[in-house]
Amino acid sequence: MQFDADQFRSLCAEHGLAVTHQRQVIYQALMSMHDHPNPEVVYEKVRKRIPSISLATVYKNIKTFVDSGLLREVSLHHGPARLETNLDPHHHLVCIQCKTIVDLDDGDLEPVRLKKKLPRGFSVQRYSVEVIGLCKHCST
Amino acid sequence: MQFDADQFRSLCAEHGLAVTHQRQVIYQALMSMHDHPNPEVVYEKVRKRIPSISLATVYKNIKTFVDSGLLREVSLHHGPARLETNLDPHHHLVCIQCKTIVDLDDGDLEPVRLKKKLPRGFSVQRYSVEVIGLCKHCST
DNA sequence: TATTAAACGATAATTATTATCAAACGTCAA
DNA sequence: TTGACGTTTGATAATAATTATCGTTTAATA
Repeated sequence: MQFDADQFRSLCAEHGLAVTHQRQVIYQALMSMHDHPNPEVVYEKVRKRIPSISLATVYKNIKTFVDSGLLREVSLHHGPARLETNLDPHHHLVCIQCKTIVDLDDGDLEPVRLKKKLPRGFSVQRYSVEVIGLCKHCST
Repeated sequence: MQFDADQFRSLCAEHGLAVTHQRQVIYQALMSMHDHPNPEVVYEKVRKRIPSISLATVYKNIKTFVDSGLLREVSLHHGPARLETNLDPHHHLVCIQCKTIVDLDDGDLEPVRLKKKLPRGFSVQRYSVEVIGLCKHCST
């Protein structure tokens, strides 16, 4: 407890963030959840320890943590749906900045190969590879 | 023109969809856009040919096309953000049904290897592989 | 401990999407 | 062709997810 609090204190110091009770409880909630929660679920969990916390505070701190690199969003594609008519197996090149998506032919990369067994009972439908980076336009 | 209309007619017949002017214009707009548009952008494009079309019609037809397999959403992760605290390079196992995400260690799969050069000026930051399928729970 | 900037809580606003429902349209059999 | 019936459309309300606003409270630090 004391130890974790101190750890969090120095994490915040490193990133120039004020140490608040809400912030610490949100961070600890996130660290304890290994199932990639959405903000609403984090809110519900945090509310058990701080019933009066505001949903906006949870959103704001998540944003702060992501901006500071303490936390990541699983995908660049949350938000509005993105559509495609290319039904052949293929992959994507994605720009972190402008979110532009460019197709990459399936044949343009070596097939994905697993070294380990997947969890029991999971039936694979397809693999999707994203090459993530900055496009020409955004890197200048 | 006549040819495309006939093609669309049989596509609809195959999938049990009524052939409407709106539906055809939306489909042709989508087929002509190779930049993975969102529904709003499709709406703007379609409005040039049918200024009176409703945004809801665009959404409904996109849904219909996706359900019929004529169209795909680029990612399973549109909608609410999903968060993770695992900052080490890793990949994901994703269930198409319940959207559960499970981490896959970077070492659990062979490194992604490109056979072809990427478009000029794109600087790769990382690769993200998604193993997409049905989890144990959802496949029963 | 006083000052100042950062964060909080309440809530309004915005964005993305789905639901509702009456009117118009497409399908198909007579 | 026409008429009955189910589907689709358009207008708009409702919902979900997120961000903005702003007055109050709290943390940092001098």
